[in-house]
Amino acid sequence: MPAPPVGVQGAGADARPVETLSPVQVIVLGLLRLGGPATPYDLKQRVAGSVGNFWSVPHSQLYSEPDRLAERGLVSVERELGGRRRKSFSITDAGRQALDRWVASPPTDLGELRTPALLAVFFGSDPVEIAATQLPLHEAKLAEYEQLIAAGRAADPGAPAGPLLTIH
Amino acid sequence: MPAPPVGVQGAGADARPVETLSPVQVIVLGLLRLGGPATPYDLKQRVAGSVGNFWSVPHSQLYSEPDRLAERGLVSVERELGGRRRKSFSITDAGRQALDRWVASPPTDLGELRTPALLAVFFGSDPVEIAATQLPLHEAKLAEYEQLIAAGRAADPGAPAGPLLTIH
DNA sequence: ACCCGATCGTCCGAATTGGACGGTCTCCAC
DNA sequence: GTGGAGACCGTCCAATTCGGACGATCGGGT
Repeated sequence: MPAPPVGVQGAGADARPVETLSPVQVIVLGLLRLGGPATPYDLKQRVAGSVGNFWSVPHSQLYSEPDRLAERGLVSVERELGGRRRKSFSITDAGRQALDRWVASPPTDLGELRTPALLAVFFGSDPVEIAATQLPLHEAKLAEYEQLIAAGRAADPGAPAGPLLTIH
Repeated sequence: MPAPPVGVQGAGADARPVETLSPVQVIVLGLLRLGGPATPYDLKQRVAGSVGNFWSVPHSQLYSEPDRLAERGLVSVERELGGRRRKSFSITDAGRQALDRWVASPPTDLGELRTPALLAVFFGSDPVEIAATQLPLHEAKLAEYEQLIAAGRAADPGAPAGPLLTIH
């Protein structure tokens, strides 16, 4: 396809009314909905205990993104007056809708598998050896997962199944 | 700004003289070794046809990294005089050694699986539906892979198996 | 010779990263 | 109680990384 340099922006029918969500924003909204109001620090822990397993988020992002979402009205803020002056974020109805919309039609690309181990194999490491060193790590993860599943089941049989499904 | 704010906890005997390689650098070195000398543009194509499937590299990096590697003596440069004045890079013995060293003891962490689809399932999408839309994409990839395998086998039965192995 | 689309190289603004740093809080020894 | 010590928690910033705009060059068709 002879794609021209394409300098100019959309002369299209309309600008971009649809608020697209970045993956990190989806995570923030989703975690707020699943676990209720939270401070950035709380979010950090929630991420570590859930999506962090396959999608890490630098903690500084968990301090800046919620503010950005607040400007869009997708979350609301409440700030402590004294002490640490921390902010607590809650998802708004608008936020829930935006999240639902994203979930209803997520990006259709198939992501990446950024595993150093794969790189190593690709460039000549002994696959068996790599597998051997990777194995304990995966086993550790697996143990974690099983704990999560147990905990999840005990907690609430009627809860959304998504989080557990992603474990496989 | 007084002293270097370096964290330092290795009070250990030695600093870090070992040249560590970033993943991108590994890719550049590896591709140079596999396919011989190349210009950044060549590298771009090689990436697209191989590791790019699970580890994308923005093309601007393929223009800057080789230069950095050249400063370290891991690759050598030769520049066209006329015309596009393009640079052709070749891996040096030092580069080969550095690569071998990295391959011998790659980072031991287990990477990430940054798939938007997983996120969607996690936060409530219908897994079946997601699977349905993902399927054709994976099938397309699969077809590509099979072609690669066929091509690879035809080309050179004695060639390094790594690249094909990563396909699974 | 000139043009046109495809190929190729460089640059730069914007977004991400990860960590340093400093301010709070909790809890234990006294 | 009270004074730390060490764990929490929030903010800031330098350094990459990212991706795309933009120009320059090529090849081949007329």
